[in-house]
Amino acid sequence: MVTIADVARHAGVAVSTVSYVLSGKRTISTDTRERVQRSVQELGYRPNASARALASHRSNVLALVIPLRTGMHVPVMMQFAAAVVTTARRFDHDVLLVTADEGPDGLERVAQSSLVDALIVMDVELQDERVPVLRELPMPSVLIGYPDDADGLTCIDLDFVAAGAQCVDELADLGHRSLALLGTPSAVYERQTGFAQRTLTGFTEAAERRGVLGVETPCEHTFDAVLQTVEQLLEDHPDITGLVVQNEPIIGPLLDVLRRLGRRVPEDMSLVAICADDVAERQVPQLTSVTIPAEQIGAQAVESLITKLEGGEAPDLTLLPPTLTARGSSAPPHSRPAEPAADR
Amino acid sequence: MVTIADVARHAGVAVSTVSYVLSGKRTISTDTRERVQRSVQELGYRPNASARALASHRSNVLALVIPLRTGMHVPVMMQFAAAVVTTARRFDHDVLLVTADEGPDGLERVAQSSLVDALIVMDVELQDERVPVLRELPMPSVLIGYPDDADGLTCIDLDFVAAGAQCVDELADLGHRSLALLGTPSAVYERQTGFAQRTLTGFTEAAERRGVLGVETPCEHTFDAVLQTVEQLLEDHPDITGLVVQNEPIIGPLLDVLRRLGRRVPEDMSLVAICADDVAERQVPQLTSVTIPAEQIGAQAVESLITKLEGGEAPDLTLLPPTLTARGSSAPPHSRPAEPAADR
DNA sequence: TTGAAAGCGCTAACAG
DNA sequence: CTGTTAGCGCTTTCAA
Repeated sequence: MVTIADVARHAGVAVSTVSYVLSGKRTISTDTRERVQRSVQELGYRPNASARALASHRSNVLALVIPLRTGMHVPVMMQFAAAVVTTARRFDHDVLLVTADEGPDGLERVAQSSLVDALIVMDVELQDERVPVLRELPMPSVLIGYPDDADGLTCIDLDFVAAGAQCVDELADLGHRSLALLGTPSAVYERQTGFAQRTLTGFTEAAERRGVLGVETPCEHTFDAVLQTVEQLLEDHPDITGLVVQNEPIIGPLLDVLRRLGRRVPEDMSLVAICADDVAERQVPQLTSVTIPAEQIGAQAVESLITKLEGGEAPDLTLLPPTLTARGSSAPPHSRPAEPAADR
Repeated sequence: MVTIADVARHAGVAVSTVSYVLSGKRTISTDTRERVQRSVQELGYRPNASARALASHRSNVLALVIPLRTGMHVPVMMQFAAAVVTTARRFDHDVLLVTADEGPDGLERVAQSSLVDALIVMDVELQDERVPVLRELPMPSVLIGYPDDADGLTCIDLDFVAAGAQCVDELADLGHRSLALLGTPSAVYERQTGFAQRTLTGFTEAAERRGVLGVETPCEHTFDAVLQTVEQLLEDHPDITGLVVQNEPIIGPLLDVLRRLGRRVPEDMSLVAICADDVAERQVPQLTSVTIPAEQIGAQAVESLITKLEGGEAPDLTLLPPTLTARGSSAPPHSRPAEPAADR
């Protein structure tokens, strides 16, 4: 293994000089700098990460705490992770994968052993037991999602209240008077997951504001559950013509169920989803949707963290405004097919 | 920050004694051991990871190299990752997430800086440019998948040749004489990805062995592509009654397309998929499938790596035998509906 | 503009 | 069974 001493000897300079050439923390004459750089090249020198971390009190590693087991929106998680890793690399950092299964102890473990310099925590609940731990930790953190009490924390999230409202407005603007929110499985609400609760809030408030009916039901991930939920819904409220869906895995089954029940989309039933764009575009018909800007959130989380690591300030709460893209699944109620082969 | 010296002082012993109590690498009298453990507790001591790594030449971190961008089978990837992290934790290791985007340089970076002790590389191509790098790296690695030349490497994978053959056998046993393999997007074949190539080989050989027609076509992920591919297929080979699918994202659309074309599953068309069990079970009808044992592969990869880190030997190539589970999507050709409400 | 050297916190000989 | 101590490879003062 090539050490910094080897490089120093090869270049005929002091160890500290090599260090400073590499870090750029003090000015070096062009001559020596080039000599050192040549030696680094020739010897194939790579600084030892542990030694560097021990001396500098910086590991250049970020922890990403992610729910790997719970069958949460897997593709969205993956998009987050990809954005986090890519952005971290841009700032010369690596990412340590920590499962949410480890709970609060996991955070303490990686933080207090100085394995990482900072943490990104995903899938935050309204009353999250990790939040008090994060507050006490001697390093910065960013939450994706935000708890009821976000004091002293940096949180980033899509504005799900506004997203829920925007879906209602879109459908109400089209003339729909009776809407339903097909939500996440009930376990997610019981866990008091922020995004689910807040979407519901936005949906309900907007329905009231617009003077339209807004009913709400959770929905499990199996086909049978979707079938039963929708049948029950239409039996209880036969006049429903607009559906807001916040439950990625059931989107396929839902379209199937509507077809079986003889409800054409969008002629008989309009659909607005809250999901990743590529999921919306893959359906037939393509879905009008509010996108979940996973890339943007992930990148922003890393950027805030790096800012904090450098002693800067990051905003307490960043709520990204939702964007609705109208596609083929929403139309005025009881509309006629536009063309003969109407469902494509 | 509490250091090992603080603990030693508090317990009235030498630092080495504390170190040995923690590592268990030499026998300590019950008395001092308990005294040290009490001090560790009281002071809330956590060993510093960098210092430990620097002194012991072991970071206790594994690199997981994963394709985060390419729209590959995302849920399967996630299952792998979960199994890897969980198993690594059982052996007191952490996992560093490295994107395949970084290429061979990424491997060298994390390995030669001693950031990690070992590597797990997913999604290996037949001619993978990372393979020669892995061979030269001064640390163990395990590949998930295997290249053409796997000499001197440790590889773990599902036996996709056998999987392809097993699908053919299942359908041939049911009496089907004309089969098609609906494969991955053509880009995956062009990249010479091992699993796709080998499934094709197994499919083709088995079809020949059984004396049945076995045609093969790649398929992109959009609905239109599925529709067009299937229409073309049935036009070219109207007598096809059995489909083998190795392309998770198109499973939903495919069922949709068959319905539109008036082909009932399994009465008019039998389906056998190669995919995760939960995906197969979520469809209507549930799919007969060969499962991808992601958990098992991920756990096995970590175990092999730990064995090698401890100086042991791991088998060069572990090919897990495929398991086919018969569900509702396969039946003898031109079968009659079993019940009135037959498609559930 | 550069060099010398004192740590960073821990492990693992070596010594008893 | 336990203690002493020399590193591990780097960063960063302090001094020139």
